[in-house]
Amino acid sequence: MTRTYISEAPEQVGQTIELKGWVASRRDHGKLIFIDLRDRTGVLQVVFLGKNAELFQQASILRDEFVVSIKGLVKARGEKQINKDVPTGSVELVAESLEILNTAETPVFEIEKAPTTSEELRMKHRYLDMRSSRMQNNIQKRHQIIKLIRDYLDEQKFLEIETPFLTKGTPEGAREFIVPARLSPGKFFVLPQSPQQFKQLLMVGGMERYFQIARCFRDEDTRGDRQAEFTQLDLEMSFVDQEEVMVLNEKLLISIVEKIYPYKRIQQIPFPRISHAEAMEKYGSDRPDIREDKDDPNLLAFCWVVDFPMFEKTDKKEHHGATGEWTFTHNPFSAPIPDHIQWLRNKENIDQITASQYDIVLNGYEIGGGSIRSHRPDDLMKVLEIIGHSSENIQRDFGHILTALRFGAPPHGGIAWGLDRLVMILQNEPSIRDVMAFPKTGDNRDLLMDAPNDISKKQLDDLDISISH
RNA sequence: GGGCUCGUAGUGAAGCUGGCCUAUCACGCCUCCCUGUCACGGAGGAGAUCGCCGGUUCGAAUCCGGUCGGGCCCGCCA
Repeated sequence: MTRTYISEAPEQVGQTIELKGWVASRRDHGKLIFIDLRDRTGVLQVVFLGKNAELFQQASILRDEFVVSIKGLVKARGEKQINKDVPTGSVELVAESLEILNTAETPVFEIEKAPTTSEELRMKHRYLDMRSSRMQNNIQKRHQIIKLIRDYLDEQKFLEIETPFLTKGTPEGAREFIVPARLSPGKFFVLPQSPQQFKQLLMVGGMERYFQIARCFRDEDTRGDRQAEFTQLDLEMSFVDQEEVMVLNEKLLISIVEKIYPYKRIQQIPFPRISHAEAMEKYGSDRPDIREDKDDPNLLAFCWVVDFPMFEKTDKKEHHGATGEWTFTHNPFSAPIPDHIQWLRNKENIDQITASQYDIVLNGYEIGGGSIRSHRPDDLMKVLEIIGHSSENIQRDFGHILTALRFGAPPHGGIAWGLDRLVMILQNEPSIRDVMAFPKTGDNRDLLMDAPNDISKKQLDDLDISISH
């Protein structure tokens, strides 16, 4: 007999089926026992009647979170017994046999009360937290969103391509996680803070349209909307301009909302476009919250922020590994808008050069950012020179990409979404931790696995590493 | 690197201007009763030295210092 999912049970009235799942609650009436059985798809009431003494005796030892397999008859409930608060409330399973697949200790917190339980305990016992309808819903919706993204981009002729985790560090940007390279004693890999350079190399490699659900790593302090380890939807396209990238992403975002969140309302389509200057002036932020009603949980106010200045003055002695008076506002790979490319090439009007940079903002959160890249090596060189990189550093840190651009790099551009953040907002959750299966704490520790942890002397010796204190 | 906040039975909270705390409540847990409940109901019961260490005091859950753990924010996050 094949197992039936609980959500399918209401269509099986009159049939004998087998359900498997967890005991969510029991109501023992002496000669009648009700069990709420939970699986991934929902909850269903199971009835044990006293007339079958042996079965009834078995059922009486059931406790919350026991794992069971129950065969029984799906019965339509009588008029007075219908529970309209539960999706399966029009039926119940009259148990005919019970197998206890596993017992369970009393959970450290009540599963459906997980939302009011301290995050510390939820993280320590994430497998219990995950059984709650809240987390089930978050993780299932996250899956649906990613599935839709994959299908959509596949249809648009994108290839999903994996890029390395073990790679090379760059001096600019976030602090990086490093990984000792045992076979090259004293040398280190670095975990990518984004696949930026690889995706550009894929464009040089003629892949034309790439995407990846990419794990990224940044060894910075965390926030409610930032984790050291997080997921981007990273994509890059060849032979496109800014408009094409923005339109494609906008359509994809609209599609996600319409198909997965049909009850939510997008405030304005097409998404309004706000210049960086206007955003700062009107909203005092480069990620403006333009919602008409900030109390409406089903209102989604997307907007694009565009026309970022390419460079800004810096008073820092060192920035992104360079020492000039200018620094870039987003990343060195962005190109100016076509009208300003000549200024860059002549290194003139530096403060007026506008980057072909676009950020996508939702309800006051930056959920993505991208740009058209410099596909000619000389243009990238100019950017690196303006911010004050020494030619030695340029060769060391950017030599590989400069070389690649010399071999027929096509015009290209792309974007990266903060996927966790997007799911967080769509699910109305206060933290990205709530939409990640196994999040870490504010100081980047894993309470469930107890990581990071010490490693053995032998492991350190193999790596030729000594700990100084 | 800095600032703020929280830490009391298994869970969530109350108490915290020091003594009335022999620490309160709800949920959960255990035993018994109950044939229609659905977060069932009823009766009874167990379970906390108030995160940890130290100090002040006749007396500390309560005040002070430190420490550990969770969260929020600034810096940081190209």
